[in-house]
Amino acid sequence: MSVRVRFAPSPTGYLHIGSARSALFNYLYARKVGGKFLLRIEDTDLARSTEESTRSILDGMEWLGLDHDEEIIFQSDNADKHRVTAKKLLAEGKAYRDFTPKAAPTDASVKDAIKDRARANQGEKNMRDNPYRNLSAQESDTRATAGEAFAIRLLVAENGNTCFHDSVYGVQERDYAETEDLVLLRSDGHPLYNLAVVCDDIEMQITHVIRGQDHLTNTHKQILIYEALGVTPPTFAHLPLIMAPGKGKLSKRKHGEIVSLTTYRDAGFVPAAFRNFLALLGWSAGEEKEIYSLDELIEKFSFDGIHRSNAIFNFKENDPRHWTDDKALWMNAEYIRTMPLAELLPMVKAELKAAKLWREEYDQESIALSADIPSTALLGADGRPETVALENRQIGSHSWYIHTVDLIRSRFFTLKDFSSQGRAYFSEDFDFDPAAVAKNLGKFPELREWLPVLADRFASEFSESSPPYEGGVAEGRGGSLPYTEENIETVIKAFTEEKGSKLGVIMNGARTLLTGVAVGPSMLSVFEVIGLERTLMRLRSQVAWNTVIET
RNA sequence: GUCCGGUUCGUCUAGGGGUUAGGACACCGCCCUUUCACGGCGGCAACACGGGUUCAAAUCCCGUACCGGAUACCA
Repeated sequence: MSVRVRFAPSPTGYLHIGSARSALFNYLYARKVGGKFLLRIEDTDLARSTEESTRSILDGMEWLGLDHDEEIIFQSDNADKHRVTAKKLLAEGKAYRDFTPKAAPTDASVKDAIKDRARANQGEKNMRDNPYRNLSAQESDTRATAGEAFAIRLLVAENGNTCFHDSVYGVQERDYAETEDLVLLRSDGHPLYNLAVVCDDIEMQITHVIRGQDHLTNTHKQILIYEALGVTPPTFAHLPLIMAPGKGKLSKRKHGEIVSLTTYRDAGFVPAAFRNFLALLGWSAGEEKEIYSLDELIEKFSFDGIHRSNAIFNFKENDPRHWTDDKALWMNAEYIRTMPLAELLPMVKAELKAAKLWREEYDQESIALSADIPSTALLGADGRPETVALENRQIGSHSWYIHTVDLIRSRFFTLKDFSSQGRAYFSEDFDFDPAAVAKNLGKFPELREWLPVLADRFASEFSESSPPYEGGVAEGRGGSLPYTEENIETVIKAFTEEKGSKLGVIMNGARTLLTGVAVGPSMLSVFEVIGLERTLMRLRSQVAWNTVIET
């Protein structure tokens, strides 16, 4: 029988990164063995389920590139079948009616109530002491016919145990005495989770159930249902949990957006990078290697590589530099600076569009490049993402945009950086980072006089500049030197010497005026990419200087 | 309480009787750019504790501690 796995989230909020990882592992396993990866929305909790969150889950999976097979199953559509199954078990004497009035819901901290009750029982509770357990079929029928409300509970045997081999946790045994006669059907006719899951998994012909370790005890209950139904249970593989720093639960309530997959999409993560990061949380191929393409993950995936211990998703609240797991951030930066340009370009385009920095002429250039680079060439021979060598791609002088993206990506952590840190490359309307201004301009007041002079020097030395931007003033082409890195270096060095200053001071001052920020690629490339005319304007501009805080 | 898991650098992890306990991130330093970064090199830093078994234990066994999960007419 071919493998069929499923991801079965309940649509009661956005896609949690823990769920996303479960989905990923299901996906990887299915793709590895050539099986089917199915999706089932467990929307039986009508009160909490929303269409919006179903949408969000679907979006999240699409973003991660986890395409599912076959039609999406909505569990609520199967409620009738679940009821039929419960009644069948009742008729067969494998379940019984419980006429105990439904307990008043303790809305205040349900978990604590359960805990308290369990503690009160001191572990001595007899799971078989339900008074209706041994009611005669006749009396049970009579009371039911009379209209008395009842729940249907599974009749769990007195002696014995449930046992299964978990692909991750090994042999799991549980004495029947530890398992109550679980409710299959609520007194209002609503099928409960364990019954619904088993029925659906049977109907969907699921062969492997891969889910969070928090379901380990549910598995024993579900096996009892499988046995009552006379169906062989699927193989189970439980995954370790993803915890918050301090080993606490990683919850929406306590940690907010950090646990939502969409946060990473919106924060400028490259899907492949986040997927890569997620795969390495609780799983390892046993190699000294961090970067894995999707194909490699599929190829290397195995249950043996999954841990039994929980992993901590490490982040520091209130620390912008470490707002999420450092490794995730690093991995994203790694992808941004090393992935094939042809794959990065569309993401940068989307980002620039969103920031209203996009220009149509950039597109012509992207297309020319994409055609030249097979998008399947994800990884180089050494297993690392391949960097595209622009020189070899016959990028003409018109490819300013692509050249610029390739240049500035080496210092970026997220796609957002292209429109924030990198804004000055694409627009005249950019801000100056106060820290950069203070460090590189504020400390060197002489630059206020010098940099415009440097601009004059440039104007008289250089001859040509043709970047695609608007608002440039066609002036000062008195010189004959082409505006290239080599020539810029010569001119600046001479200027620095003349002033008896240090190159670093001039360079960093210019960097701040030209880009608004303190970090970036080699300054010589920055001059070139910004172009002569914009360089002149920005070196002469007083805007940044006016933001220097006088001390 | 009971049941079930777990415990290797701060974090993700490799290793599963003999290793200088390896890698990655983070952090720190040096080098490279008469510049910030990127990059290169290096540093700091771990086998929870106690008993056993053994010539030899991070590794196997037992116990303790701590952490997590589960214990619903929730999913």
